[in-house]
Amino acid sequence: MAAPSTAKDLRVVLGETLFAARAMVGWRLLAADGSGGLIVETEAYTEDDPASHSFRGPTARNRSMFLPAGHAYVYRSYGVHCCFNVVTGDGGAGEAVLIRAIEPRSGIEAMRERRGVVEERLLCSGPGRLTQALGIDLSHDGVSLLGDGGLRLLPPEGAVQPGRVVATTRIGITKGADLPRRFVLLGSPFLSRRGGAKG
DNA sequence: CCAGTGATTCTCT
DNA sequence: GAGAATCACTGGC
Repeated sequence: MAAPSTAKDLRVVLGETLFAARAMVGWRLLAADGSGGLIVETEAYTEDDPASHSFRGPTARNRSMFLPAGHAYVYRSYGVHCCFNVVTGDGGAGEAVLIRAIEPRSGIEAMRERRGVVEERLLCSGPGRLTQALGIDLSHDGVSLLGDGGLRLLPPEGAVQPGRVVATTRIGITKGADLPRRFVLLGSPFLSRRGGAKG
């Protein structure tokens, strides 16, 4: 399929979670103030996945995971950080893609201030870091990402080179830990951890 | 490597 | 309801 551009195109891509998790590497995530950058690391969480927050059905925390694809699921992690997901899958399946790292491209000074960190490589290289950098918090839980304002998910400006995205196992989970459901831009210095090739 | 951190969820009354 | 375990993390040794 051609590069997605319309909101309808984006919803088609987001309808299949594992495909979307890989495809979204190279897409852009922008905050309301225009700060943000390129997604370089994602993780897929499907409805049959014991590691997914939705595995045991809807709860107060995870209810926005069951919204239509293209909405945000934001939750508090370890009582401290917020983590940001793009809801995916058809028909409110309870699937989502965790955005784990982005490559800063715009609004870098604003992100530095929100993070209290200068080094660019440390601004958005982790799920808790990038939400702090973009000012994402629980008020963004359940919002649409395909609109014109606020938090926006946008298709890539240029084609991602084939073969540049590789799958690895996910970070920080105990269940489903062997599944290759983390997708990284190979060799990117902005990953939360070194991705791809072993060693 | 490990401590901090507190919401969320599970289990048992 | 209460107590306990768990936890999609970060930062500092």
